[in-house]
Amino acid sequence: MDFPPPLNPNHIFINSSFAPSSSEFEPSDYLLLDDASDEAAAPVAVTGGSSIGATPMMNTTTNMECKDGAKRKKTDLGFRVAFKTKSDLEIMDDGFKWRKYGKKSVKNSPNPRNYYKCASGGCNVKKRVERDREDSSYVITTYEGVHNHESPCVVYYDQVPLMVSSNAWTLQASSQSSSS
DNA sequence: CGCTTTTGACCGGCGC
DNA sequence: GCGCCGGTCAAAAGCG
Repeated sequence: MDFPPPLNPNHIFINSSFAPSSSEFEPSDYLLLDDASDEAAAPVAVTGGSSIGATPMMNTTTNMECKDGAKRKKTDLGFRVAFKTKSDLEIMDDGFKWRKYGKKSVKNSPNPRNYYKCASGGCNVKKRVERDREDSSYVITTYEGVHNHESPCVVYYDQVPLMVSSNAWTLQASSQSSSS
């Protein structure tokens, strides 16, 4: 299920101009995880992309708030980020190799939830992908943990001030990858 | 032949 | 104490 190279808009950030008419898209449509009720505010980014299909990540508003010292009850991965993306495809390759290890339908959503794990050895980052309960056209991707290795594909962004990925990973790496 | 995906079962935690 | 829900693991099948 890995994305073939020929088409890899994945690591290419999508310019604002690339963004759709954003007719129905609301940049302020943030999604909060129950994490917020815990200790850490889950950083959530909502991206819009009508039929970009590939990797509509990072092209709109990104709301990142996270506490470094946040501790979890059960999640020792330490970092959780959720993306709400409008896409018909739920497969969003972020440059890492993911292996699906489970699928489960949750009660809150009529759509099944997919569980992915980073395929790189030693990297125990997990990813959870599910479609929005209300709008099945939206996909909610939740990343959990921090990659302790470089992305298979080094990504270089332009001078864009705030990129979801770069920011997130960098932040994570510097904030709590002290273990490795 | 090796790797990844798929589906079901099992386990643990939480709530009532 | 029981039931429900979510999450993970494991074995088998399919595909490249």
